[in-house]
Order: sequence, then C-alpha cells, then structure tokens
Amino acid sequence: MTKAAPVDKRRLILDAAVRVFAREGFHKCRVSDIADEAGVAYGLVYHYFKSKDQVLDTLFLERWEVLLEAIRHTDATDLPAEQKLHQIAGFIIDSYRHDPDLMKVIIVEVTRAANSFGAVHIGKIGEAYALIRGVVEKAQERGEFRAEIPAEFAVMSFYGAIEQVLTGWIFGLLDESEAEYEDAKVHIVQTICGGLAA
Amino acid sequence: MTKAAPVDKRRLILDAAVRVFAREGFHKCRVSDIADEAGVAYGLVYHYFKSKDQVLDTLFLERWEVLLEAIRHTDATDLPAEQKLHQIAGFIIDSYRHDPDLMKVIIVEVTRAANSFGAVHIGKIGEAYALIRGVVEKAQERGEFRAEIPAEFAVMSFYGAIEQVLTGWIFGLLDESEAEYEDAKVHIVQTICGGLAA
DNA sequence: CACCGGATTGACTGGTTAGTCAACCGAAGG
DNA sequence: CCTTCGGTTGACTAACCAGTCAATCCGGTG
Repeated sequence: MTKAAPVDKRRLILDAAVRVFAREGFHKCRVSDIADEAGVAYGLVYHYFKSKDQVLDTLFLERWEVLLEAIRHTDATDLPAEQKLHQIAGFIIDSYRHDPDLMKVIIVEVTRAANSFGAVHIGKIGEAYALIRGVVEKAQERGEFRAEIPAEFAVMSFYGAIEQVLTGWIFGLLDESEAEYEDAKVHIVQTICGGLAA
Repeated sequence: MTKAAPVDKRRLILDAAVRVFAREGFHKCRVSDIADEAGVAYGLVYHYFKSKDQVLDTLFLERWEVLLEAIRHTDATDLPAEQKLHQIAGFIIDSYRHDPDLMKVIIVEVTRAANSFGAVHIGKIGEAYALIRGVVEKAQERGEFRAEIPAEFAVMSFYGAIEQVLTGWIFGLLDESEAEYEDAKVHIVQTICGGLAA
C-alpha cells in the first residue's frame, strides 16, 4: 500500500473543472483552461480521464448518486409525504447552497443537454423521478395525496418547480440569500402540496 | 415592388435549422448540415444570418415573441386565474404538439443555455415570468389565490412544471399522445392550483 | 545505489469547421 | 441587347483545440 498522495490531482482537476464549466460553459472552455485552473499539466487531465466529456460525466454521476441516495433515505422513513417532499427539495436546495457552481453545471450542462451525452444520464435522471414517484404513489395509496393526479405529472411538477427555482438563482432572475433558500423549500412544497388556490 | 419570391430561402433555412438542431443538437451540427437540409448553398446561410448563433437566436426570439403575445392576451381577459393558467399551459403544450422540434430546440438549446447566449434571452425569458407573475398577483389581490406564497415562487413552480413535462416528452421519459397532451394541461393546473394534498 | 513503474509534463498533430469571398446567375428595366 | 444588382454558389482559409505521446520526474523497493 504505497498510497496516500499528499494532494489528489484527480480531485484537483474535477474541482477546477466545476469552476471552469460554471464560468465559461462546457462547450466554450478548453481542456487547457481546466488544466491551468487546476495548476496541472495539460496531459494529466488525460491521465485521469478518457476525454473532456468524461470529466463532466464524472462530476454529474458523482453528485447524482448522492442525490439518489438521499432520496432513497427519505423514502425509507415513515414521515408524512409532505415532509418527505420537503426533505428532498431541501436536499437539492442545500446542494446548491453548498456548491452553486456544481449544481449550475449539472443543471445547465447535463440535465437538459442529456441529448449530447449518453443514455446513462437520462437513465440516472429517470431513476430520481422513479424514486419520487414512489413517494407520491405511496401517499396516494395512504390517502394523503389525492389520486386524480397521475403520479408522473405530480413528480414533474415537483421536480420542475425545484429546478426552475435553481435556474432562477443561477441566471439572476431570483434573489438569493440564506433566507430565500429556506423560504424556497417551504414555498415549493406549499405550492405543490397545498396549491395556490385560496 | 418587385417582391414575392416563389420560395423564401431564408425561411427554408430557418425551418431546416430547426430540424437539424433538434436532431443533432446545436453544438454538434455543422452549418453545412443546415445548408444541406435546406437544399441551399453553404454561403447563403451567411447571406441571411451573421452567424450560426444568430440562426438559433432568430428561431428563439421569433417563437418567444408569439408566446409573450399569447400570455399578454390571456392576461387581458377577466377569466378566473385558474383558467388563465390553463390557457397559458395550453398554449405552450400546443406549441409543442404543433412543432415539437422547435420547442425541443428552444428548451434544450436556449432556455437553459442562456449562458452562452447574450442577456437578450435571459431578458426575454424574464419577461414571460413577469407576465405570469402579474396574473398570479392579481389573483392574490382578488383573493382567488392565497397570498402566503410569494408570486415569484408560484411562477417558478408553474412554469417549471410545464417545462419539465415537455422535457419528459422530449427525452422519452413520459408517454406522448393526444390524450396525454390534454391531460397534462389539466393536471399541471390542478397540481399548481389545487395541490396534491387530499 | 540501481531499478521500476506510475505520475507528470507540454509540444505537437490531425481533423474539424465557422466564416469569407470572388465569381456566377437571372430577372427587371432601360 | 445590355446593364445592374440582389440572390446564390461553393471552394477556400485561418484558427482552433481535443487528444496523443515520448520524455522526464520521483518515491519506493530490494
């Protein structure tokens, strides 16, 4: 075991990539930008990653797996559905609070661009939907949620609301502050569960 | 007035671009793909447009202006807020039904990628939000909608839900059919206005 | 100390493509 | 019939950049 490098260059590269992708966008930035930002030689990027795409891939999958785990964990509790949704929204919003650049990259470059990248991503995104659908369906069976609204649409509304709020922050269309983050969690869930109608 | 060309090549190019962007993605396709698809010489694209970007720009702005007009029109009526939202959701979904490729391009390449493109787009998108916010605020004043939920969040939830459903169709995560389109309109509005809770 | 192998370097290449431009075409008008 | 001029053509270029690779470094091992 000759391991335990003082600095993990691979991690350095990934972290630099987040900053560069967030700042310049995946398509506009050059691999050399990532290397420079990481303070590392150009070639080292290709020592750790097969391609520029794979750097983005890795960032996305790494984070998405954490998200899936969080949803699974919430799903396993026996909280009321509304609180489960609050936890899920909370987790995603806190992810953004903790590392806005990473979430920006995931949303802007991956979530919608699932096009360019393989079916891996669509599959992973679909997994998240499926898990949330499970939460909704269980709530419908237990009578917590009304059954007229198909769970697929409920999920899209819920997840779409969250992503749209993040997008609003990312593009400066919505104010940002600690208070706003907390408010958002509450209001998204209030809207989706309680509805806007008086 | 020596006008009235038999075929409007400019239009031909725009329509071809929609197909190519939808099929291959904006970044992956080449300008020659657009020219070929349109059955037109490469150089003609640059006769009508300053750049590849401007082709996408034009497609987006053209369609978005129509959307803004539709929202303004709905806003001007004195229907109940819930019906206004139904009309707006309906307009967007019908846009997709009528020309899925165009909506795909707008959502996948512009709405989220507002990054790469100028502030023009963010501004235009913000205009749509502002108009919908007007609808919500008026409803809150009239007591149709409850006032606890800030209108900004309500708008994000509503618009986010719509866009997410379209995204689901685009990426094949949601079934598509005439019936689904109509259902979606109803269920999105039901969710946002009435809430999921029983 | 000599050797090994993985980490690290950065110059170079091969392929790609957005955008340019000089020439060509054909209808309208004189 | 000739001229004009916008529309149209497509070969060409200048730049760009992802990915390769041969060389170097360095810590560990026997």
